[in-house]
Amino acid sequence: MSGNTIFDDLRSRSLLYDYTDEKSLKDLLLAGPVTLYHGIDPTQSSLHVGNLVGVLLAKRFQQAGHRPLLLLGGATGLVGDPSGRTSERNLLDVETLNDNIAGLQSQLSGLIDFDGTNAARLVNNLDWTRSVTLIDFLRDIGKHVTVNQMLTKDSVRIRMAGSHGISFTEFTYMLFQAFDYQWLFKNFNCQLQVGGSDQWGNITAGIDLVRRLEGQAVHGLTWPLMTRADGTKFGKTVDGAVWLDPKRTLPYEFHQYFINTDDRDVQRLLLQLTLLPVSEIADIMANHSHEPHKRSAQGVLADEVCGLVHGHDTVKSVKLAAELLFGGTEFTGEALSAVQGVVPETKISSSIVDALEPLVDMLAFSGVCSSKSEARRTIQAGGIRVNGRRIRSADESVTPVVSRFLLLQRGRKLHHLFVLE
RNA sequence: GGGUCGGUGCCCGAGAGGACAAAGGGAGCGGGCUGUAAACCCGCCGGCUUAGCCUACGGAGGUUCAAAUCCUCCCCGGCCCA
Repeated sequence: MSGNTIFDDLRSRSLLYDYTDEKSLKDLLLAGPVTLYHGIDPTQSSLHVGNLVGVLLAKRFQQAGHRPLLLLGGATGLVGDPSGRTSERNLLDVETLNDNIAGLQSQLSGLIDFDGTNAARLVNNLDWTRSVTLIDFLRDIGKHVTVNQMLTKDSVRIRMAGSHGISFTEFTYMLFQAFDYQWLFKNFNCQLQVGGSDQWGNITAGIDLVRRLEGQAVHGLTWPLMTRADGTKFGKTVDGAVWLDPKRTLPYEFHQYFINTDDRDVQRLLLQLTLLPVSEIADIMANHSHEPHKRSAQGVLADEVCGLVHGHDTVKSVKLAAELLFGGTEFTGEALSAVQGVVPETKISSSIVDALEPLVDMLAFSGVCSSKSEARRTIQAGGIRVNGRRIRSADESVTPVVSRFLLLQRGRKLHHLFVLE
């Protein structure tokens, strides 16, 4: 893929927001493999779907023949990036930070190619900032940046205007990131930094620093913030973020999150979160708009994203489970075993089942209902099904165990599987 | 520091001695319709050993047969004055 095509591909996917001079950036990408970097905030031990745009963008560049550096900001985590935030961050301790970095690292290795000719590479800015002394920093970096300039950045201005202010630590953050860029330029000839649109200020700070210190013009590119048509935050559910870690967000829930994508968002998400060619997405959308009720576009989106993250075998079992939970497939032991591992489950010995016999107990015990009172009410309202059979009375016992499985359903979307052993 | 108004369930907000687990709205949950949607309609919406009981109206005491409602002290917030 030529430099033109990657750039234009990003444009046709609405993945371009701000970028440095288009012509020279395109020329650079055409001239040969370019080393670029993308920083990821290590404030958590797992990526969430919001991080996916950036990681996939790095992958797109890699597939186009360029070399991505993924920066896990160890130093960032210790200092705190004020961008996109209205209040001061809590600082992480080193131990948490290292756990986080380890977790992120293993997830990234599943998504991006770390071998081959243009292998991606993980870097940690703690490695090169740790030994820099305050004097070094003030002389070598601070001297080249004016506070006047720093004050014009949105990330700072917004916090200056707010009631909580901004600490000197966070104020200084952009110099850290600028320093990263300069260091990566010097040591890896990194000439492009990519990030979400809230990173633009930090990116340009780095570009300026490289120009001053190295006399070289390097580049920056940002993508637009992810939004949702219904106004809620992308990647968030009422239960919190949608994580890539299957222990935090079950693959089934992950898949469902995308199945439930609003029609108004589905095309953009296909473009931005999958690696499908733009032309193919056009076909998918054409097909979708003929029969929107079948939501074929959502199906493709969910399969693709879930496949990238969890692998295609997982997608298969997740879809089997969804068929059972929504499709009215018969509740055979075989079908139920497909549900195992993709919805929340409790392993339980049959003696405990006997002890918990009344349905209300099981509902409360499993967390399907938050209290026994709520369980009773929900049963009353006809909201509970056991192995597919709607329960009308709280006194009903839960005898119909199919092979070793007992599936509780609340409403259409909440499930809990008891596995007897 | 003085004065004053206020603090009610997840949120907003009524209630001013018994009829109060506390109006109304929002959020949430369940059902119906639908596209595992939106909109709309219906029901639910503190807990439990559920025809009953327990816990709750900022906190601690008190008055009363009975207190979210009255009294005392304390804590917190708004506004006005210094």
